[in-house]
Amino acid sequence: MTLLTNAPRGTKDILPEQIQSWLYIENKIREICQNYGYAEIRTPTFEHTELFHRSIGEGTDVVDKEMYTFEDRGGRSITLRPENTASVVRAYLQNKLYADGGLVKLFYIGSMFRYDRPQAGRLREFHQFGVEALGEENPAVDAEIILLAWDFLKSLGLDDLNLKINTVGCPKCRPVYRQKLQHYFTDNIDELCDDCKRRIDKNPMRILDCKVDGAKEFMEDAPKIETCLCDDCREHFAKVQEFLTAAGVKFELDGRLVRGLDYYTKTAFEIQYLPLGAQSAVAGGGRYDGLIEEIGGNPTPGIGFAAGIERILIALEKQNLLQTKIKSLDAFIVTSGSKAEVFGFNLLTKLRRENISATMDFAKRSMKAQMKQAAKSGAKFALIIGEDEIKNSTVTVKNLETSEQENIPADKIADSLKS
RNA sequence: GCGGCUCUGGUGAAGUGGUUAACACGUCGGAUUGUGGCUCCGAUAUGCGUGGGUUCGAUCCCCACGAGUCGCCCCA
Repeated sequence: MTLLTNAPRGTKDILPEQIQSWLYIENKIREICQNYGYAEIRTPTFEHTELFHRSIGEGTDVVDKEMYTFEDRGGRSITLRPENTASVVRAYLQNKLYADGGLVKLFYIGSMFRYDRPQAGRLREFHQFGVEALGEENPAVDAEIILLAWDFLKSLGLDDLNLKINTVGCPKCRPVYRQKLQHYFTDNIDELCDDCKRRIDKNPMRILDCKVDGAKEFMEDAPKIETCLCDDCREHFAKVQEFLTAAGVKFELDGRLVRGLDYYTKTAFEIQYLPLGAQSAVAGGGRYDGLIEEIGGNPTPGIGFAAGIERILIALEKQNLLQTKIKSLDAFIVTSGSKAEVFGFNLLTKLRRENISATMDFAKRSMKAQMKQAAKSGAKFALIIGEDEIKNSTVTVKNLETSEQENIPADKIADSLKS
C-alpha cells in the first residue's frame, strides 16, 4: 500500500487473464476498420501542449483542468494526449497525407490521459479506439462513421445501445443560435443552477444538457437549433439521417446533445450503453470542419469518433460476453530425477521448435506435485519421464482429459502430439 | 476540483478496547512402492490501508493522508 507497490491513482494493470478480452476487442476493431477501409495510425503519446490548446480549445474542461502537462528538460511544454484527434490531424498535416488526394481514412487504438477523479468507467489513463475521416464533407461520410461505430459495438454483441445524433451548426449559424440561447437563459436566469448561470457566457449550449436543469419546464421552450440552422447545415443533417435510415439504424434526435470540445461542427453523435450508469457514453464524436485549418492546414473537412475501451469492457462484462480463459498448453513435462530433468528440458525445447506449446516444472518437486501442476495448467498431455523412460528412450504420454496413457519413443513424440 | 460510503491474509470474509485474529476458497506439503482431478490430514495474516493521537493497552475510539467505490462536474 505504498507508492512503491501501488500504480498511480486512476491507472490499472491489464493482467494476463484480461488480455484475451482486450485482444478480442482489438481484433474486432481491426476487422471492422479493414472492412470499412480505414488504416491504422499510431501517433506519439505526447504532443506540444499548444496543439491541444488550439484544437480542443481553451475554456474547455479538458484543457483547463484535465491535462497532464509538464515541461521537459528542453523547456518545452509537453502534454500527454487527452484525446487523439488533434494528433491524427497533426500527423495528417505533417506527413502530408492529403497529398494522395481524396478522403484519408484512419483509425487508432491507444491510451489517453486525463487528470480527473477516477470512478467506474473513468480512469486517468484509459484507452480509446477512434476513427477519423479527413477531406470530405459529404454527409455520407458522417453516416459511414456512425455506422462503423454502431456496427462495431453491435458486433461485440452489445444490446441496449442507444444512438443519439444532433447537429451543432457551423461558424455561420451557431453564433446566431448561441445568442438566442443566451437571451433566453438570461431571461430565465432565476431558474438556472449555479453552474448553468456561469455557462450562459461560456457555453450556453451546454445548459441544454445540464442534469440539474435539464428536466425543468422552461427548458422545453428553449430555442431549438433547427430554427437557426443555415441551409447548408440543415440539408447536411437531413442527409445524414437519410443515410442512416437507409442503413436501417435507429437513432434518436437529441437537441441537447452537445459535445464538450470546441472543434465540433454540424453532426454530433453519441452511443450510450444505458446499463453503465453515470458514465454511459461508450462512443462519441462528430464533424470538425474547422479543425484542420485551425491547426494550420488548408481548410479541410473532417469527422471522427472515439470509443472508450474500458467502458466497452464493462459493458461486455455486464452481458457476460467475455471469456477469461488463458490459452492452455499442449504439453506439460513431468520429470523424476536430475537425469530426467535434462532429458525433459531437451524434449521441451524440441517440442517448442516444432511449434508445440509446452512447459515444465522447474522447482524439482515431487511427481505428484508436478502432475497437479500439469492438470492445473490446462495442458492436454502430461509427458512423464523417469528412469524407465530414459533407459528405453521413450516418454509416457498421458492424456489428462481421458487419463489414458501410453509409452511412445522419444523421437516420435512431436508427431504423436500433432495427430 | 466537490460530496457520500468503504478499506482485516492470495481471494470472499467473521470478529473483539486486553493472552493463540473464526470460517471458507486458494496455495503448499503429506496419505509406503514414479502419475493430476474425489476424499482425508497438516501448514499458511508477528498483523487488521498509511501515519499520528486517546488509552495502562487498539485491528476495533479520534484525526489526517492514501486508495477504492458511488454521485456531481466533465467525458470515452
